[in-house]
Amino acid sequence: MTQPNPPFMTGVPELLLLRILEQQEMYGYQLVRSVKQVTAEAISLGEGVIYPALHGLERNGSLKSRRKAVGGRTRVYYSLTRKGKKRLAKLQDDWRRIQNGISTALEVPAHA
Amino acid sequence: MTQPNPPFMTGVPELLLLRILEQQEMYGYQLVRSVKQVTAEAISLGEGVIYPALHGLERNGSLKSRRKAVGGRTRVYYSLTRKGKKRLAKLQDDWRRIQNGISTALEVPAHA
DNA sequence: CTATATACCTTGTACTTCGAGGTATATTGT
DNA sequence: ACAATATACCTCGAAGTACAAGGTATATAG
Repeated sequence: MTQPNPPFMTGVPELLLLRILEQQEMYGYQLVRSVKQVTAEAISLGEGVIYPALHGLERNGSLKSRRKAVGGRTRVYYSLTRKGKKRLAKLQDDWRRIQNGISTALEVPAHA
Repeated sequence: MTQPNPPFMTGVPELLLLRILEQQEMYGYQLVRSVKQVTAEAISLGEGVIYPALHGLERNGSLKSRRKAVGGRTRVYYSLTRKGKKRLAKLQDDWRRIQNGISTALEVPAHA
């Protein structure tokens, strides 16, 4: 077991999912691989993170889903709603603000 | 009340506090202002965040404190231990990894 | 002499990520 | 034919975490 509440991960699943689904419709199992890929292996989210996140996002109206049978198996494809686009924009702003703040704090050793 | 568990903030107080105290000893009330300053106003942490964080960091051996009377008032100054320096290094690594992953994910519109 | 700034602190709330475990069908290897 | 793996969905409990609000007390400023 990794430690719970790992640093800097709060909000990251939500941001990544919305960002990926903004570009194209995808299903859960596929998103597990896609997250790894688009972050250049830097971030990996398990199914225990992806599925609940997807459900929450759909519940609050950021995503909509449709079921699709593919070779005897059922996939649930998710895509962004208008609300999801707004949510993504806000999360990106939050991210950039915090990212800037921390960058500023980490540069300038000042004691050199 | 702001929403609980705000996005991207998990681990940020710990990182910021360790980073600032790495450069110089400070007391809690002073750190509230310092955090704002070193992040160029991008991030602001209240006393309800700072004090518990300081206590936790001291409890786990990352910080040491000494009390100092200043004009009839008592201040508790905190500074980094060897363990705190290691913890800071690890947090910085985590931060950079995630920051890189998200940057990669956010660039390339690809659908342009 | 009252209001504000300094300086410390605690409590409760409302989240969150994560691993582990569970079901079922299709595909691949032998 | 049969076993193992990959695909595809899901739930639950654990262990935190940041935050606002509220509380105490002393010094300084209006």
